Amino acid sequence: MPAVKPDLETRLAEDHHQAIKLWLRLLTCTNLITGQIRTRLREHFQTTLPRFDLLAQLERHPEGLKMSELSKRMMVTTGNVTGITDQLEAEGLVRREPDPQDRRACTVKLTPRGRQVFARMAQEHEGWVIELFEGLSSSEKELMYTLLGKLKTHLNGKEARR
Amino acid sequence: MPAVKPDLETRLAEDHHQAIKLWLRLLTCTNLITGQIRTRLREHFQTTLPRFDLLAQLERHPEGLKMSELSKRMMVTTGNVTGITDQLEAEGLVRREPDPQDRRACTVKLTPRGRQVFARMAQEHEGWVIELFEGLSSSEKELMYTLLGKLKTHLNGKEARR
DNA sequence: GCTAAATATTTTAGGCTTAAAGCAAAAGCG
DNA sequence: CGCTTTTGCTTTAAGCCTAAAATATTTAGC
Repeated sequence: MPAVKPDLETRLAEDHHQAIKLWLRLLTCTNLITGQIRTRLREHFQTTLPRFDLLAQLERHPEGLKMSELSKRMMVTTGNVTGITDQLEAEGLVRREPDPQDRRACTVKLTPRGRQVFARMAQEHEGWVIELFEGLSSSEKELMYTLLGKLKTHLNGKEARR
Repeated sequence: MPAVKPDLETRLAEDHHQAIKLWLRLLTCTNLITGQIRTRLREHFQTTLPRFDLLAQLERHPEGLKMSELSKRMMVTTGNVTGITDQLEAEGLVRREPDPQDRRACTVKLTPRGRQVFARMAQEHEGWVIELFEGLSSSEKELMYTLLGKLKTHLNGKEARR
């Protein structure tokens, strides 16, 4: 029996299996969490995750954001942002303001009502997230945060290199 | 100045922030990875992630799966599974077989062609996942897998208790 | 200044996803 | 047995999402 080759092969095969297993578990956890949050947003506030996400971005940027900036931050296409913005604007939670420098662009801002509505949702939302991550201790969360940071850096590098 | 209260408050506030930050990063990583895989599946095989996922489930269960089992494993509604199965069946990759015990139910199986097509895709897919997780060492992947396992257990407990 | 390329957004077509309603068959129960 | 409830699947309506094409405007190069 060859002494080296089997080990190497086994190592590789395990590595493969390892990445796949990790990926499936990562996806499962994300799905479980988004599922919970989606359900609660619907039941408590009759809204959806993407709508909430858009409002959250604007809350963090009181000066407003361009559609393209929203698209980048939300990691969805600009076409998608158009649709969600249309709805939130119709509901009176955000407003498109024309850009004086560039007539193609517009800045999206929270309306006072939007800010108010979001504040109520955000508070509950934060509680949900804390609760959903209670399975991990503070140091475990910290550790996971670090590991994901490393992964994210790698993924972004890959993205950039395309 | 009170000595205890501020610390407690600070600790709490940090805990909150910590869970939220972790959640956002988890979501970002998942989105980056699914985005890559979705794009590559489309470009290389003119297919989509859910179609691939359904075939993968069947590959792991050569005896076939009920629609409801597929739904559970894929973490989507049964209505959704109906639509994806319709397409794959039309493409000749899977087949619905009537259940002799229960006339409401059916068992979905890979066709020989489906198995063949999936095998080709699965090999490349595995390479992509390995590549996307190369940012982490083997022990880091192991660690993350463990942490996610703990999180998953917590989340499933929460689910069950509803 | 004119034209070409780039940019910001919207529109379109098609697929995914959900929640909820519908339908048929099976299971439980009096 | 007959009735109700549950189960397995499909259908429907509405929203999310993408890729690609279209539109309008700005920027760059000549």
